[in-house]
Amino acid sequence: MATVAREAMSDEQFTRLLQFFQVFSNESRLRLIGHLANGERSVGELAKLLDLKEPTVSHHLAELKELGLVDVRAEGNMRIYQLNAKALESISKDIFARPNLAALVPKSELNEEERLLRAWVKNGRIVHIPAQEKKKQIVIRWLAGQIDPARRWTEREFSEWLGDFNEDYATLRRYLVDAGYMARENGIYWRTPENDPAS
Amino acid sequence: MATVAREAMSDEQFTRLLQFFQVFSNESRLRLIGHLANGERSVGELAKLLDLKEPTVSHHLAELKELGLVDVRAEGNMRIYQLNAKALESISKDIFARPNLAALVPKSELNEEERLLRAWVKNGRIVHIPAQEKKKQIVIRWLAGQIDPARRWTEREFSEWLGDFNEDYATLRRYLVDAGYMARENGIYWRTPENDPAS
DNA sequence: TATCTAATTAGAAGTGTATCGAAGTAGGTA
DNA sequence: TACCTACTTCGATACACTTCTAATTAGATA
Repeated sequence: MATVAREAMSDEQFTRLLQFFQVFSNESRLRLIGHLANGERSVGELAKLLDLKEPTVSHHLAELKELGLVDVRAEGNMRIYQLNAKALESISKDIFARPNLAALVPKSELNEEERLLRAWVKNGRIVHIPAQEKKKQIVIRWLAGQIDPARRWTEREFSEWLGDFNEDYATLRRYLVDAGYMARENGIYWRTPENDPAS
Repeated sequence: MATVAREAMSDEQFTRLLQFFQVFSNESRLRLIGHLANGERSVGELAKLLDLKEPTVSHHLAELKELGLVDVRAEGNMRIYQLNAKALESISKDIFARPNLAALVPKSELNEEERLLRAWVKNGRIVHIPAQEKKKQIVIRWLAGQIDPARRWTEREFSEWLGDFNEDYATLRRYLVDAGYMARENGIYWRTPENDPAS
C-alpha cells in the first residue's frame, strides 16, 4: 500500500466498485453466494438452506442478477440459479489483484498537492526527486507518511527500505532527517511522532 | 471459481469478512479510504475533502479504527489518521487472493451432498472418481455445474479443460455425455441447457 | 485562569433496506 | 378447463445506518 495515485478511478468505476461491495455486505447475500458456490440451486432450495422466505431470496437473487453475478435457467417451473464464474473471477482479479486504494479518489477530488505528487511518484516509487525546495518538501512529506511510526530501524534496514522508493536512498534519508521527520540515536532510526515541521 | 469447498469458513472468519465488506460498502467511507491512501490526513481536512461535517467523518474513522484499518496519532490537538498498510495488505491478500466463495458456507450449513462431495473434490480437482453409481452421479452433477452453458468446445478443448479436474478426462467426458449433461454434434460439445436428468 | 481550536460523544431526524404476507404469473398436470 | 407448484412482484413494516446539531472533552495560547 505504499503507493500513490496512479490513475484516478472514473466515477463509473467507482460506482461499480461500490455496488460490488454493497452486494457482498449483506449477511444473507453473502451466505447465498456461498451456497451457490457449491453448485446450482433453485429458489426454494436456497430459501430452505438460508431459512428465509422465497420472496426474500428471490429479491436477493434479482440484485445479484442485476450485477451479472448469477445466471438463471428454467427447469420446469423452477428457476435454477448458478454463480457466474467468469464475472466473479474478473471482479476479484481486476479489482483486488492491485488494490490501489489511492485510485479510489475521483479525479476531481485530488487536491493540488496530490496532483503534483503524481508527477514524481509513480507506482509507489519516486521516479524523480525534484530540485525545487517546495516541491521536494511535498515528496518528502509524502514519503514520511509511508513510514510506520512504530518501527525502529538500523541504518542498513532503513536504507534498504528507502531503496524501494529510489536508488538514491542516501539522499532520501538525509532529507528525511533534515526535515525532522526521522530521528536517530545510537544508530537506530525512527519516525518522529509529533511536531511535524511540514504542517 | 471452478472449485468446491475446501475448508468451510469459521463463523468468526465469516463475520470478519462481512464486517470488511460492510465497511467498504458505504460511499463516504470508500472515498475516505481513497483519500487516506494518498497520505495521512486530519479529521478536519477529510471533512473538507468529503464535504461532510466533522462528527460524521469522526464516526466513520472510528469504524475503520475498530477494524484496525487506520491508525491515529495526535499532533497538537489534531488527530492525524493514516491507513494501516499492513492490515489492508493482509486483507486483500488473504481474502481475495484465493476467493474461495464456497468456503463462505458455515460448516453447519453444508448439506449431505456437499459434505460427501468434499471427500472426492479437493482444491477444485477431482481426486478420485467414486465407483459407486450414486456417488459417481454426485460428482458428475457437480462437474456439470462448473461448465459454462454458453460455451462451445471442440473435443480437444473440452478434454483439455476436463484434464484440470482429473487426468482421466476421457472417463469424465463419457460420464457427462452419458448422463445427458453434455451434447455433441459435428465434433462440437456444449452443456445441455435444460432437462437436467439428475434432478 | 479564560479562551480558542479540533475532535469526540450524545441524541435526534431522515433515509434506506431486509424481510415478510398477499396477490399475481406461468408451467405442469389432471 | 381447473388446480397445483414454484417463483416473482407489490406493498407494508421494522430495523439499521448515515448524517446532522448541540454539548462535551482536551490541547494550545494568552
